[in-house]
Amino acid sequence: MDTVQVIQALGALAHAHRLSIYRLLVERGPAGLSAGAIAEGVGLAPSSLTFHLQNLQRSGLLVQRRESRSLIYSVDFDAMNTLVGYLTENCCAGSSCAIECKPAKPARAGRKIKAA
Amino acid sequence: MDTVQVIQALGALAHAHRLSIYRLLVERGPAGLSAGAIAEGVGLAPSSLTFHLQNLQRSGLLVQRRESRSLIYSVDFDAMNTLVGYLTENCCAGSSCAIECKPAKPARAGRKIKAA
DNA sequence: ACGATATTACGATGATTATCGAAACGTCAA
DNA sequence: TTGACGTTTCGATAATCATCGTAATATCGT
Repeated sequence: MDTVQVIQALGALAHAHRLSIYRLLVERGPAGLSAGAIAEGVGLAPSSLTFHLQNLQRSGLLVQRRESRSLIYSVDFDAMNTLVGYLTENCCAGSSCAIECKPAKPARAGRKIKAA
Repeated sequence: MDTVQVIQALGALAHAHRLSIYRLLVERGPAGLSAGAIAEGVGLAPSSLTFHLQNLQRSGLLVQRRESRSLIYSVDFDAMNTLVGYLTENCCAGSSCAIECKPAKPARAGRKIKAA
């Protein structure tokens, strides 16, 4: 997972509507939910919902399939696992998450940056 | 950690400059880095950097302290752990992360939402 | 107290995002 | 093949974000 995708996924979840859409779909599991049902669940106009679903889909967090007239959205759990993996590997270093993460590089002294 | 804070933290990291600022500081650990050093590291105008540092700080991911003339920024590892915790608890449900997460509620049938 | 250094606050500007209604597009049932 | 349903595309609009130059603030050494 490259940085661009990480940023896109983080950005997708960093919005109240999209986060609740995502959590709604997590609850539902692989079965997913139709666009209409999601719209009802979060109270958004259809076209606004599409906007957010596309964002989530572009980021790789959601997957779409057609089922007759409805388009069913469901979460791609691998994507979330990858995202969490990225965070624990690259953005944690100390305290409690250290068990699962390799410790951060110990900040080499010979760096062009001086502390003050 | 309430939803608002989660969204703020996710949004803070969902930007190329801020993510690299954060990762730079993770490397440095609790010692942190002065604003000037960060600016040099990521190649931003001072005032632009302040903008991003404030965003990261507001979100709780960063902590600021003064050291003589310099302001030193360092990551708050607890905040990241909390964030990762939220994601694993609320946004994972299937596959590999299931070990640490309680499995998702099995999508009760008696819901006002119909699948299609 | 003064000048130099480190950083932030302010104001302006362009870019991107979120929202929605209306129209278009697939899919199905009869 | 027409009509209804579910969803997306298209425009328009308001709001927020990112960037930077310049001015203000804080700290230090002398």
